Amino acid sequence: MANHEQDHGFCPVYEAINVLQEKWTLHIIRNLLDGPKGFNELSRAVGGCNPATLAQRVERLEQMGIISKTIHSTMPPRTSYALTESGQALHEVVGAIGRWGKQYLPQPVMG
Amino acid sequence: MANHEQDHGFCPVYEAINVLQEKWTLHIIRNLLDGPKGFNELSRAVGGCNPATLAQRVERLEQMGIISKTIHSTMPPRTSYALTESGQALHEVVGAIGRWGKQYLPQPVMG
DNA sequence: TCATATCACTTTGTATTGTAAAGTATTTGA
DNA sequence: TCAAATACTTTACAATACAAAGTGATATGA
Repeated sequence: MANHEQDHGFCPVYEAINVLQEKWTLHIIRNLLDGPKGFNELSRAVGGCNPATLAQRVERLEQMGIISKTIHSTMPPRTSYALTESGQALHEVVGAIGRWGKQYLPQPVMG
Repeated sequence: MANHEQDHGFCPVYEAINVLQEKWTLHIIRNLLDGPKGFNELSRAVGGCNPATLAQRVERLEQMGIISKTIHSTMPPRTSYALTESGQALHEVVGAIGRWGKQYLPQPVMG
């Protein structure tokens, strides 16, 4: 069985790519690396993701144990989204992406 | 200007995430890390991506200088897709994703 | 007091994207 | 001669993401 498990077996690399390739997911994680955020705060930080999509993403990421949602029982109640240990570990991935981007993406010329 | 350039400026991390989050892109790159492949060969390796989408992806990645397409003028003509230096450098990203997947994605229980 | 703004989303209808299935044109091997 | 493989393209449809507006609670400033 060579070549990255072409069969029906479980391949963690394949699965991980499937999780991270969903639109906005990496943006969300990247912004949460700076610290926990509320829904609108996260929305502004991510920039350009509409609330319906964002709500679906954070729900999926919560189910996967990558982020945790906390509703603070203050008045008014506030939500906050934070990375779990699994989510924090994605710092390595975001870091690698950042290094690649800085080296290989064309930097626009400044006026 | 704190917080990851919320403005209209160029952020290489943001741009890099946008490139890599397109569906199948990371799967394509990952499979080409094993060596150059033809269209159908790549299609089988990636698994599940339909030819229309695959054609569009490899075209975009070629435009971005991440992969290179060579048409061998043999009879019949054969195409081969290979990673450029920029594409090879994504080995770091794929590696980081793989390590994360192995550590944090649930391994299915074997029968 | 009352309009305005913020919070965290949800709803609706549309646009974009990805899909399966089939087709094109060529060539090789049985 | 006929099936299979090469590299895709075309078509029609389904899934996804979109903008825009709405919800209901609370808080803030004039």
